[in-house]
Amino acid sequence: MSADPRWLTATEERAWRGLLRMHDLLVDRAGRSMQEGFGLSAADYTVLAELTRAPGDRLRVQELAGVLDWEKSRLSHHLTRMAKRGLVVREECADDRRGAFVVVTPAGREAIEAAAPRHVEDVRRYFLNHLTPGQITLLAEIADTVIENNKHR
Amino acid sequence: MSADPRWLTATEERAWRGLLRMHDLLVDRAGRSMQEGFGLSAADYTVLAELTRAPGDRLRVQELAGVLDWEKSRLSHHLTRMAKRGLVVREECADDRRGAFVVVTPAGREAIEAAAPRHVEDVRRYFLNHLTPGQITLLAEIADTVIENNKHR
DNA sequence: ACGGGGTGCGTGATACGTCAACATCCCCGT
DNA sequence: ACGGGGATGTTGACGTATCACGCACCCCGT
Repeated sequence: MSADPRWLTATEERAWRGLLRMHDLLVDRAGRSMQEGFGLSAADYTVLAELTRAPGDRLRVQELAGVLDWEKSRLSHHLTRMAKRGLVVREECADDRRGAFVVVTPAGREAIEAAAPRHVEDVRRYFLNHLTPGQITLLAEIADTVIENNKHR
Repeated sequence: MSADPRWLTATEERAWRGLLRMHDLLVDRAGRSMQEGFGLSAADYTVLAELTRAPGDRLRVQELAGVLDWEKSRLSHHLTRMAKRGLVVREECADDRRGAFVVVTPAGREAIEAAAPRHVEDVRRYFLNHLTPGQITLLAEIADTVIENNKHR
C-alpha cells in the first residue's frame, strides 16, 4: 500500500466535476439546437466549419483529423456518413495516390451557412451571456494552459 | 434574411473552443488511465463513486440517474453492462414493485477503491497542477454559474 | 530495380448514447 | 372498486466512438 493520496479539496472537486457537467450540459443544449434546427450534429458542424475555412473548401483527410484532433478512423467513419447525406464528397489526390481530399458540397456549404448564426446565438445564450468578460478571458487562458500542457505525449 | 449575428470575438471563441478541447483532452487522458490501469471507464467510475457514497452501497435507479444527470435508458443499458461484469447487481424494491435498486458488489467496491487514488492523481496531473488556486476557484464559479443557468428546461 | 518499413486511409467488431415504444405498477378521483 | 394518467424501468433500433487490422502506396537504402 502506498500513502494516502492528497484527496481533492471541495473547491478542486467543484472545479473538476463542474467542468465535466458544464461541458455535458452545453454540448447537449447546443447539439439539440443544431440537430433540431438544421439536421446537423455538433460533429457535423465542426467538420463543415473547418472545411469551409480552408482554401478551396477542401482538406486532406489527415490534415482535417489533425486540426480536429480526431482519430483518423473516427473521421473516416464520420465522413462516410456525411458523404451519404451529401454534405461532403471525397476526391482522389493526384500528388499522393494513397491520399484523399474531403470537399464540401454546395449542400454542405448551404447547411453550415444556414446554421452558423444560430450556433453563435446558442453559444451566447447558453454560455457566454452568463459570464462576465473577465470570466471569459480567464476561462480562455485556463483552457489554453491545460491544453498546452496536455497536447503532447 | 435576418440581420448578421454578432459573431464571436477572438477571446470568446478561444473560451468556447478551448472549453470543448480541454474537456476532450482531459476525458481522454483520464479515461485511458482508468481503463488501462483498472478496466474501468469514466462512466463506470462515476457510477461506482455515487453508489459507494450512498448508504448501503445502493440507490434506486432513478435516484442514480438524477445525481448523474443521465437519461434513464442510458443508465439502464450501462447497468446491464456493469452487471455483466460483476460490478453491480440489481435488486427488487419492496416498497414500489416497479422500482429497482442498484447495489455495488464486493468486486465493484474493490475496483473503485483500487482506482480512486489513481483517479485523484490523474485529475491533479492533467488538470489542477497546471492552474493556480485562483484559477481553480474561478473555474469552479464559472461552472456553477453556467450550470445553474442551464439546469432547468 | 527491388524490397522493407512507414504512411494514408478504410473497414468490421464492439462499446456506448439516444430515442421511441413498451410493460408494469402506483395513485387518486370518482 | 375501478379506471385512467403518470411514474419506474427495460428493450430494440440506430447513430456514433474506438480499436485492431488490412490494403494500397510512398520513400529510401542497397
